[in-house]
Amino acid sequence: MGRRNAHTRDELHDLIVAEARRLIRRDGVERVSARRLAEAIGYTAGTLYTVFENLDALFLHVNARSIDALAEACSDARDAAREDDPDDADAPVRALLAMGLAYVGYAAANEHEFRLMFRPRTASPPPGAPALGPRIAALFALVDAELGRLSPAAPPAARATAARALWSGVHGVAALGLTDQLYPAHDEGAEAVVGDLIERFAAGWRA
Amino acid sequence: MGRRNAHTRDELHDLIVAEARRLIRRDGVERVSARRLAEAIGYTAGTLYTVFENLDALFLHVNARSIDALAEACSDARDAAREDDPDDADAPVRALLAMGLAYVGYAAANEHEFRLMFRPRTASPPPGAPALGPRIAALFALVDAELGRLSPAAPPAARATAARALWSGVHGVAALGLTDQLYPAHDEGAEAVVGDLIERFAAGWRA
DNA sequence: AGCGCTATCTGAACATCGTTCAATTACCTG
DNA sequence: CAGGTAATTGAACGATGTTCAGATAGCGCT
Repeated sequence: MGRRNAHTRDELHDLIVAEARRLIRRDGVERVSARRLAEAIGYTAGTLYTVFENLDALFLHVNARSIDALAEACSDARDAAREDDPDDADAPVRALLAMGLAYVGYAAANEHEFRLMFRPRTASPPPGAPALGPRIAALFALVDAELGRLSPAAPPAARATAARALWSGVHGVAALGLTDQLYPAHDEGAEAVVGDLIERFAAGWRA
Repeated sequence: MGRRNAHTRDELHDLIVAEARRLIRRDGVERVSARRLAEAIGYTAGTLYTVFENLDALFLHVNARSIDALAEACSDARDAAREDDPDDADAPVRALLAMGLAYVGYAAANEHEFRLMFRPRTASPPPGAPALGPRIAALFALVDAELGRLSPAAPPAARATAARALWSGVHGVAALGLTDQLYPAHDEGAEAVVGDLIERFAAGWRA
C-alpha cells in the first residue's frame, strides 16, 4: 500500500498515543509491542517510526498524559475536601490527606500506568519529547500551597523542601504499596500508612 | 561438549548469581542477557536454565543479596551514628538520619542495582526463589526499633505503622532522586530532602 | 482530464532476545 | 575398561525493536 491519508499527521500522533495508553492501562507496557499497537489502530509497525523516534519517545508522551491525569485526581480530591469547613485550622491537613489518598488510590487503581510513569528511564529523552519535570513540579506546587496555608510564616525555601520531602514520601508509599509483600502482617493497607505519614509530617511541619 | 564438572551445582549457582550482580551493578539489567551472562562465566545460555527456572528467578536471587547489602549499609550507618552520645534524647533521630542518608546514598551509588530491586514484578515468583518480604521487613524492623526508643510509650501497632510510613517515605525520596528532573530548581539534593522528611516526621512522632 | 511528484505506508529484513530440547560428551561407578 | 548418567552444548523457535527500499495513493499543475 502507498499513502492513504486516513489521518493527518497530528491525528495519527494523537491516535497512537491514545491507543498506547489504553493498551498500557489494560495490559501493562510489557504486553504492548510495536506490532500489536500498530495493528490495533490499523497500521503496521513501521508507521510508528514515521511519527516517533522510537517506542520510548512514544511512551514519554503517554507518561505526560498520565501525570496530568494523576495531578488532576489530586487537585480534584483537594477541592472536594475543601468543601466543608474551609476556614478550619486543620483544613490544609485534610486537603493534604485527600490528595495523598488520591495519589495512592490512583496508583493502586491504575497500576500499569503508574508503573510506566515512574519506570527507570533507559536513555535521555529525545529533543521532541515532552518534559515531565514541569508536570511533576506542578504537582509539588499543590502540596507547597497547602503547607503555606499551614505555616504562613515559614520561609519559601523551607516550604519547597518540605513539599518535596512530604510528597516524595507519599510517592514512596504508593510505589511500595504496589510491591507484593510490603505490608504483609498487619495488612492495614497503604491508605492507613499514607495517612500516618501525612499527619505526622504535618505535625512536625507546624511545630 | 558434554559434562565438564568444573563446578558443583551449588558453586555454579553462586557463580551465576555473583556474576549477574556484578554485570547488573556495572551495566544495568537491560544490558544483561542470558547469552552475555553465560559467556562471562564460560558457559552457554542453556546452562543457566539447568540451574534457574528463568532469568526472572535468577534476578530474584540477585535482589536478595542486594537487599541484604542495602540493609547492612543502613545498620552500619546507624552503628556509626550511635558511637558518640548514645544516651542523648536525640540519639534515635540521629540514627534514623544516618540510616536515611545511607539508604538514599546506596540508591544513588548503586543505581542499577537499586532499580532492579524495586522493579515491578512481572510474574509471581517461582517456588524455589528467595522471598524478599522478610528481608524488607528486617529493614523496617531497624526503623521500628529507633521509633520505639524515641517514644517508648507508643503502642506497638502505631509504631509499626509509623515505621512503614517513614521508611516508605525515605524510599520514595531515594526512588524519585533517581529520576531525572525531580529536584531541579533548588538542587538541594536528595540528602537535604530526606533529612527534612525524617526530622519532621520524628517531631510529629514524638508529639 | 490526465500526468507526475511526493508524502505516506508497507513488508521484508536484521540482530537480538528468552527459552526449549535433542544430541553429545565427559565423568563416575562397577 | 565398559556402560550409565549427569552436565553442557548448540541449533532452533517465536517474538522483539528498528531500518529502509520500494510501492502506491492523493495532490497540484497544466
